[in-house]
Amino acid sequence: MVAPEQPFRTLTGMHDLFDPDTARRRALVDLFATRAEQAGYREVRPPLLEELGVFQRLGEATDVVSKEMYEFEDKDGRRVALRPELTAGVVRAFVQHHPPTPWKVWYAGTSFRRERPAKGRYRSFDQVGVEVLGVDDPDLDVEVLALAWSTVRELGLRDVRLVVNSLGDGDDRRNYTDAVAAFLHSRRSDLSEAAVATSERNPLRVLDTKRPEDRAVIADAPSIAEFLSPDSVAHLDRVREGLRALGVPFTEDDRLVRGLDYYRRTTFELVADSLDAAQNAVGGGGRYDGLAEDLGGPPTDGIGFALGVDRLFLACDAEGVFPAPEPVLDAFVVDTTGGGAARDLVHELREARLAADRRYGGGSLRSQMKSADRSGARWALLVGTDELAAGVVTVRDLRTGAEQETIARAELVGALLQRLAPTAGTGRDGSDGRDDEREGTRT
RNA sequence: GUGGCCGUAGCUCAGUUCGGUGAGAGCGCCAGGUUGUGGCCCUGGAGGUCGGGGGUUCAAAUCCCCUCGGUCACCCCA
Repeated sequence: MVAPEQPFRTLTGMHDLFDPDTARRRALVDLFATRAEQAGYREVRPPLLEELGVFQRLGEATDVVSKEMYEFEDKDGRRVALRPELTAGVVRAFVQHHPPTPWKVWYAGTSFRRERPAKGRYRSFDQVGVEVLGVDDPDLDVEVLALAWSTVRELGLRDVRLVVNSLGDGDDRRNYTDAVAAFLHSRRSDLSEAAVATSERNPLRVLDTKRPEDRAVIADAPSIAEFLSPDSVAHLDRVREGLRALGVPFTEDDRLVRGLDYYRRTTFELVADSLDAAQNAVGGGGRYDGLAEDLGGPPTDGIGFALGVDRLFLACDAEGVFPAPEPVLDAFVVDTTGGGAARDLVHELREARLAADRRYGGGSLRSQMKSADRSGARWALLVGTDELAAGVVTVRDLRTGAEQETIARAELVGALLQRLAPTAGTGRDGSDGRDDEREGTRT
């Protein structure tokens, strides 16, 4: 092995995450998981790697499929791809295992798209989301939208809007797409070159262009409302009614089409007005009633959404909400007698479920106290030659700077636990082991 | 994929215009001032392939070319 010419580093568009960010991310997933499980959803974790075909159902004409996937040939000669989103894999899992319906699942995980990175958009990104398969009832749409809305609200975000639309059922969508294509064709001389190109392979995508000159043309385009079947209209009406009943505010936008081909009927986005238009969609989702069938399963209704973690946090930063949780450390042991006392005491504290740390390599009392200060610990527990000889520990409260006290070594842990009792159970979290994948963004 | 801007210490950056005095500051880190006490203050110290490669030159962090990377915008996506 020859050393690299330059040190290794992360791939373009991929980032290492460290403490404040990782803690914040975990807090978000905990919050989301709690809400989802309270609503009857259970966690699902499809693999990061799937057969390429699973994702091609997102739409051959979409950039996600045509050029942004990390796809390659496995050593078996099989075409595989890193997932560019989670819905397709979840639906594939449904088709493969045919669990009883309704199947309500939530997830938190990483996906990959080989795009040029930009603010709030990276090649490796995290999303949290839910999917429900096997339910046609529009009241479920209401539940799902409400869950997305509540999550965003619980984060503390206020400058976020819920935007809703319906693309109609498969026939409605096809008819509408044809009408839009015809319209764009008739006005192609007024459209930008890029818009004309897009209109030829994916007409609906042109509807949410951000280019001003195209927007003017789009304003005259037919509305989906004119193409909805009576059933689709009834479905949408019931969704509206439900959202109003729940007090979930929303606006409607008949130009909201979303990027992937599988969407049917209800579609929605969460738009953060605190962010620039280029990255203001912090989440979105909708129905995908035909997807299970496309993946080889029985016709099954489906709906879901995903929230983009990176963008959600951009919005949180913009509004100054949902900061990373502070780490808690109860005690920092300072030992000037050689380290044995610190070694034993720290272990004993941890076994008693107290958060404890120490410094290695010795050092003067002063320097160890500095470490204790920086650690953010509530108490410094001092063991010097005097304490060691007397079988006691000096306890100093680093937050108040009040008088320090001497406690018998044998009674120390019990005394500290007692002191924490009034606030026990808050903020402390012994468990956990969210593992390999991180959590994350986007639909 | 296209374009703009940017890569100097762990971090934030000055120095680059008009090449030339020993590569700097703040923060952070380590140690000491205070030989048993953190935060404030003072002093000292460690730490740098000036992204990488090539070129021009007596001389390059500074000029030129290539390259890698970051960032932002567009495309696209969400």
